[in-house]
Amino acid sequence: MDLDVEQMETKWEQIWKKEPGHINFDNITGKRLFSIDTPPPTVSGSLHMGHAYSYPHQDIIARYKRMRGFRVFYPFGFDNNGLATERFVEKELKINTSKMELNDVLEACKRVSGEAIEKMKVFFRRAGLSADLDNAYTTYSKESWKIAQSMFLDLYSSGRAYREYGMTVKCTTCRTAISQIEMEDSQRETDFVYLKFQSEDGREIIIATTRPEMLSACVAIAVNPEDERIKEMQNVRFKIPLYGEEVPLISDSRVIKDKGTGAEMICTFGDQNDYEIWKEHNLQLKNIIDDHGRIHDSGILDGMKIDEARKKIKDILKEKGYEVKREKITHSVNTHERCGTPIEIGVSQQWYLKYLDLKDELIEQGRKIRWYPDFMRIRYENWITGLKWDWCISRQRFLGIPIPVFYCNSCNSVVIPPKERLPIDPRFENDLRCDKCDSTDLTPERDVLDTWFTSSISPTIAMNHANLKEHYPMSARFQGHDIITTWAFTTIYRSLVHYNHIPWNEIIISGNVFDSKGEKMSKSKGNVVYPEEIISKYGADATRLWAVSSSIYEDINLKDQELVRGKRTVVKIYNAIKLVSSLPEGGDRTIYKLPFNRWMRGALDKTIEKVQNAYDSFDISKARLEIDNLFWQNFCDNYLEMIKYYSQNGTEDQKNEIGRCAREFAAAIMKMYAPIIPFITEEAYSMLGMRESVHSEGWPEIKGGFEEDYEKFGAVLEIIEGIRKERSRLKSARETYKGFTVERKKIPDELDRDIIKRTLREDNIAFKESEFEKIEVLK
RNA sequence: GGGCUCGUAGUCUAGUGGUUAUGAUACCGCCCUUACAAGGCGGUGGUCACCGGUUCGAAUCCGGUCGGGCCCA
Repeated sequence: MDLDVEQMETKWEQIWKKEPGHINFDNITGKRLFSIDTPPPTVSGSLHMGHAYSYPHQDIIARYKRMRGFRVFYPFGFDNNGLATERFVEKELKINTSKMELNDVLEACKRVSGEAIEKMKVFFRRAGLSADLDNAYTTYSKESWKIAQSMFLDLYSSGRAYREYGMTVKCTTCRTAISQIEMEDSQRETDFVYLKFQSEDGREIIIATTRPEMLSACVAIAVNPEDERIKEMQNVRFKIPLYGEEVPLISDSRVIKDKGTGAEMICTFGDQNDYEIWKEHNLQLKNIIDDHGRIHDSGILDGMKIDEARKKIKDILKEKGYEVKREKITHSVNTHERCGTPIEIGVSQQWYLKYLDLKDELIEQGRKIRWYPDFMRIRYENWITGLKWDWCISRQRFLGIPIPVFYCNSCNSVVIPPKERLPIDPRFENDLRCDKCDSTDLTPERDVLDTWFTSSISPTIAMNHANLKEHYPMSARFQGHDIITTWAFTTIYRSLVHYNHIPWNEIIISGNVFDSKGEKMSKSKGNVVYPEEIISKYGADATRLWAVSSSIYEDINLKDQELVRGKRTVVKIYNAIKLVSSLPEGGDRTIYKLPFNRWMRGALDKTIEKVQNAYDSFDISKARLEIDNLFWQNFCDNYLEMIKYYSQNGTEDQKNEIGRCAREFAAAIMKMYAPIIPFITEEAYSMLGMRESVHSEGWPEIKGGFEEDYEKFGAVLEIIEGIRKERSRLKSARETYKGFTVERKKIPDELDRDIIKRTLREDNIAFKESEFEKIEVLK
């Protein structure tokens, strides 16, 4: 082996960077468009193996479609807008953005995320992505601002975007409201505290709660309607322990009969269940937790953080005899996916996008899109069915696209900037007039938009960026199954409300990457493997081969085994091509006289058809499998062994035919491999003396007409295989036996017999016509 | 708790009703064959998670159980 994979791959990376002709979108015109909606990776520090797994999938299809004659629009973006990036910058610079001047925060974010993006680009180039990285967009550019804000205004004027004082899910660590899509369930251990409530006339009811610190916000006690107690104590009012206020006993089917004592206290707002019951029964509003997670209006607990308050009140309740018992339970808590903090429910002014009225239409839209695999659509539909609240899109953070509105202090109306003023940052550009009362006394909106508000219009941003607006929708979206309910869903929704159209014709779903034991990679477990390390150890081509080693929608474990196999494939290609490139060039392109050339051409035709079907249905792992089989078994193990003798000792005609055919077959195999392993196939192409890049070549054609020869030659292969088997069974060197006898119903003709002998390098093979088919060794 | 999904040699993987279940990797044996020993040829290794059903026939279809994953409650 004298192939330095890293050197070979970086060589081509440099060349393609200088001459991106074959992937330069603008150079290719007048063809059918295939556009790919790619996930803009979040700029939040390092890359992970998921990037090395899923990005090659899109790239493979992009490269394949180019070869099939499409004008491929393969844009690339970076998501540097929003909470994840802001938190990344905070960590990186060890700063607290809430204590800084807004301008300084934004400057810091711009600088740090800019550097991170450059590093990410280096990786994606090294991985062989043929996306338009030089012309990448970011979700935080002024261009993206303008689009996002303009689309926000459209939603406002159509009534889809509205501002409401209502229930908000908030994260007290990130100090912002969040939406249903950012919540995550987490199993937590906590105390389940049983508390005694008494009525004026001495009646008692015991409730169980995990949140005793919410006691002062208790506005009712609830039991299930089937609970006997509701009949007995219909109009009884109970006193809240410690606080003494009286609350009614109500019934609601959301209360689970056999959980705790079957009675629970309803607070504004302990959890979402509380909120729903609170709302339905028109209970009183008591807000006791502020945006920073501190308690107020609760006497002794005032000023404390939630955890602290919970501990404190448990002690007091026990001391004063209100606590009946306490048990440790593990229950699931809704948390913020970014930081793990249990979410709090509150009421505040937020901006929302209305979508609960569109459930049916959204499911309908999903069915107009082809899903690969189709069952992933069901997850999308289940998510929609379970939606409970409209989408809260305002965030109380700094880094994000500002919500482009002002509020008039004189007449209280919402003031909208004219579209030509976009992009606008109300926090800095407060110079508008109220269009109702002409006042200039305006309060700017300080909230920014949820990251997903921008991510969900990635097709629009990408198309606008390349002036391809009129080609909407895009052809295909590639994304992971873990974000069907976020990215796919929000994109389909936005496309429906803005354009009344699907965002793409097809969506291709990929799996997640786990470590070699099948466990999720995480820093705390210490099992994180970085894609840069894998690529430098095995090469980009081998890494891409790993990425297609099983169905792309399945979760995949990172196993050396597959990477080793990939690297061997790369080296094997190099060696096979070395042999082919030593054969004579030229020769008549129409001649396929030698039986092994006719057979190999037939095998090739069959495989080309299978491979293009696989690529066409985005079954990339199947495509790889088919090419591998052809290359290793047919081409290397048999065809190349067969041509060795004749390419040295054959007639001039035979030598020319072999040289030409072997090059033709090798080139076709390289073309089929090229989308998956762009580096070694380009190297192979140049070794074969081709001037063009393999990536600017068309898809190999199916010649046809070799089916019969392909079948017929099977008899020859069978004999070769049989003798190899016998030879192996002998377990000894060639000197210990004289030769073989082959008995067949029909003896192969002279040339075929010669091919068998030459391929096996056995001079003494006797062929006998017989009704039994057998092969024996001559000792 | 619900929805979807996966479970095939030590490991990874193909296979959606029809011979003896695919290939890789690991292991063992033979072969330094002039592209490749990171190779070639051969071999050992599987109650196709488990239980039941449909069928002439099930890894494959249906029901249930167990276990993993994702999403949701």
